[in-house]
Amino acid sequence: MSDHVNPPARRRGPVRSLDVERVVDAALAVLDRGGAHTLGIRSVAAQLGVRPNAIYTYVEDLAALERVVVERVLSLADVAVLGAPTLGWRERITEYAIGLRRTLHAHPGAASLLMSAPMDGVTALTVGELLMAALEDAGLSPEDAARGTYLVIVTVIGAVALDVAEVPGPTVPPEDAWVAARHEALEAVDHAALPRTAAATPVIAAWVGEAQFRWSLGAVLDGLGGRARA
Amino acid sequence: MSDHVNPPARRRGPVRSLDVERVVDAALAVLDRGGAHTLGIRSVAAQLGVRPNAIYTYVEDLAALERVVVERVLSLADVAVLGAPTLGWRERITEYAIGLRRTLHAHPGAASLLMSAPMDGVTALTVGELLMAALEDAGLSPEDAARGTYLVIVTVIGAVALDVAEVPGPTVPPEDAWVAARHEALEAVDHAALPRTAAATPVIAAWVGEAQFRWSLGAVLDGLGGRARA
DNA sequence: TACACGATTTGTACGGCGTACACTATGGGC
DNA sequence: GCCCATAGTGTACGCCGTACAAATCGTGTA
Repeated sequence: MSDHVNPPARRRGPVRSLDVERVVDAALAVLDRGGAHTLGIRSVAAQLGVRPNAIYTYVEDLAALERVVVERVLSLADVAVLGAPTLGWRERITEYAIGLRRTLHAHPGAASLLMSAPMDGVTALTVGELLMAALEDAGLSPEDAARGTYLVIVTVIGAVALDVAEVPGPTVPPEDAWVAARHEALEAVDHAALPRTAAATPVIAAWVGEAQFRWSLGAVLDGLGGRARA
Repeated sequence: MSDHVNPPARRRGPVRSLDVERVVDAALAVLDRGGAHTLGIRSVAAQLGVRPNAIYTYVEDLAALERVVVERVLSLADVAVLGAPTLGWRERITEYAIGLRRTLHAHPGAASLLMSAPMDGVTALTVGELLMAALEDAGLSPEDAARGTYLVIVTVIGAVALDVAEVPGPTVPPEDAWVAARHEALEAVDHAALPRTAAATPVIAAWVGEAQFRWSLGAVLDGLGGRARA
């Protein structure tokens, strides 16, 4: 464990002009402005008005910076609702999942980073624990609750992955405009070869919408609820 | 449309020493040997024994190369089972999904490319059409079949995304070794703060296994089957 | 049959990247 | 009041994608 975790009181030498949090802030700003492929040591340094090498005081290398950014963006979603005692298990899971989806859609650059870094941070562990508790409340055995937890995470991450993969710029467009653009693009498909795709064009265009996500998650939770014992 | 699609008969000038397929082969070889971050114009040129600039004859730029690689790897899975008339809808979907998962696990570098490129190729469209047909066979309305198609894709892509994100090297380790390594890493969690996680360690370690994937897909298909009418 | 011209590959070069290394300046511990 | 660990900079190296001009090849046309 080096200094990258917690500055233990006061050190020797000059005072630090930054800290890890400000570096992560700058990285998120870069990501939100330019997209995933614009994040770099040099761009973050420029954002902070500092020479590139200064970044290495706070972060091991670029890969470590990406991991910290992923952890940060995961922590932006409201984890508390997952443990809210007044809500039923379905509401807790649904509200958290929707919130996480919105958070990741708000930072698509950081979201695509998420697909290339393992989710082993403290936030991910906490979320897993709370998801398991919710699914045990649903009546699942501990084993099935653990399996179901994975499935819920898969559903959120998979949906976000498909969504952000086709976002052209650094930000997600408004939902209606996005769906309209997809609708237009889908009108080019071969109606003879892909009749069902052609017929379902409005539904497929709306795959990236929140309603589709709610529908998907609802089907998943139905499938999981059917595994409840007693 | 430029020459990048199909060499129309014979052209002027020297004979081409390569074609797009060989470039994609080389790219896949690079990916399988070194992982996603080693794919580049220069690395595939070296793989082919050619100067980097020659690649640009067959591919617009690096991003285009990545798209073609993604399309190739998607086409490696057996799409035919999805339309097999002798199988029920559940078997068709399950067999295809398992096959696609295996294909992507066999090429984790290409799989992580998949997470950053839109799935709008002909293979993806065909798979969507066949998935919709299968779900209509299950008794879903066309609208629900379209929505369910998205969910099935989400399930496969999400599971693969979580899996390959934590693969350290360029290849996926054997499943039992992988699960064992995860089991060992999970023993470091705080049993007091994360009691359910600690108790379910064997199940969580096996999240990356094919059995967990079958279980997840089963729950999803149950949830979808519950939406059948009549 | 000879030549012109388009297609292909190469040589070279530019700007940008991550980051290693030597250096300067800062300020707490003895 | 000095020592020295530390923060930040200057500089440089080896990569990267790729633009551009030159060389080579071979078909279509004169």
